[in-house]
Amino acid sequence: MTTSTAPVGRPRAFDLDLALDKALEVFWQKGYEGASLPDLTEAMGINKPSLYAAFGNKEQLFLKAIERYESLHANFFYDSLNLPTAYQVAEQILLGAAEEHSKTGHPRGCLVVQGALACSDGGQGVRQALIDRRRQGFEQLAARFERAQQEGDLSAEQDARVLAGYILTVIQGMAVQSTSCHCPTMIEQIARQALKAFPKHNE
Amino acid sequence: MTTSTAPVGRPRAFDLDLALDKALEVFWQKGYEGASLPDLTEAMGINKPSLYAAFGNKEQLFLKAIERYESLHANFFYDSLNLPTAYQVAEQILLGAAEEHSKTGHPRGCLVVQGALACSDGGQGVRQALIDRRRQGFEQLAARFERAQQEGDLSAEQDARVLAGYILTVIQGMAVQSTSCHCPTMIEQIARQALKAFPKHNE
DNA sequence: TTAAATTTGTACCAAGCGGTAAAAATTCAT
DNA sequence: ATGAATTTTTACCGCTTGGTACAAATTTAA
Repeated sequence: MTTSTAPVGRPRAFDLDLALDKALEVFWQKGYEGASLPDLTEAMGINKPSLYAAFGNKEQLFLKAIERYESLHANFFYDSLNLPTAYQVAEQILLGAAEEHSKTGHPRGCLVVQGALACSDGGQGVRQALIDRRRQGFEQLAARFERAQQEGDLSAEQDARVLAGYILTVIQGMAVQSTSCHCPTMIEQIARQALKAFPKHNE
Repeated sequence: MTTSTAPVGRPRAFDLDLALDKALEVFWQKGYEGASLPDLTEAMGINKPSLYAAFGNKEQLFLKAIERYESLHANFFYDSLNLPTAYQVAEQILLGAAEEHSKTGHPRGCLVVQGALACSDGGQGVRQALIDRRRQGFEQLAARFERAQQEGDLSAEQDARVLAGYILTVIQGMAVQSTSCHCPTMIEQIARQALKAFPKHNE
């Protein structure tokens, strides 16, 4: 009979998720290459060997930070895919992004955009990982709009992939804006303006 | 009588503008912090003391690269401001950006966006410089749309600053997209989609 | 021909980078 | 108590970073 018992050895003196949250914040603010190991360990309250034992290395830590970022701050996107109509999906993504960027208590902008947009040769791995994430979001949204066309709530005259690309372009542009624009109402107005280009039900 | 004569001393063995173009290309591809001094000197075909004598330091070189970038690759934006109507301005900016991103022979994306979007403490100077550039573009476009309202070709019901923010958000999003999306027709279709949200003449 | 001025190439600097070896500390199982 | 297992701490590694000192080379002016 296997019973879950406390593991042998000296117990870890810090909380894994809390440390990951702190690392996420540093990466979010400074990007993958801009965040140094001392930056990370200081924010996480641990020292380098603990970081490497717990997370592998800097790149793996970053990848785990991305996962945590998406589960904490990009759920408005994935949740929206379950809404009944394409227009509602687009609306929730645009307004959800605006709302997310208006929140305080965390760095500005979007980790998936600014984490490694342009970087040295050593950062191409994480840069590609972020590209893949953005691409994945695009494909999911495009598939959702294609489904809307099959279901009849989005006209077959529309190009589902262009609409998906348009929505993603806008929220990525909002991410760039929000790194410097400290006016949340402006961001929301921009989102509403962008929504005007999206076809209404059966349009 | 002052005659322009060749300066005394050993003459510079490279062309300033050509070297700056090469530096621009490296910064464009790798960003400010991702571009190392060896990256730059190798591309420029000079060695470090020559670079420092000619351009000051890495940061000043980057700032000069930005100026050159704007004069070479962002003229579609500034030229558009002279078009007769707000709608034409918006159209040329969106389609001009799409066309710019479809060009080959230079790195992808936009230097003013990806040059220093998130970086270490040492890069905050150039990060702020890029923020100022983007802000400047926004203010010019907003002023142009306000002028259009005074001239009567854009309805006073519209919010000129929101429209300007919307256009800039879209082209900055296109810049993010184009770092990874290699489909120029898609980018143009997205630009045309975005244009649908812009009010037509007197609307 | 010589002196002043400027650029070039080489060689170097201190500081920071990501990453790790090794021993001390702390826990559980026997 | 003792030993095995794990984490922590400290100290260090080789490499790269942005930047520079210095002397050799090349030019014009006197």
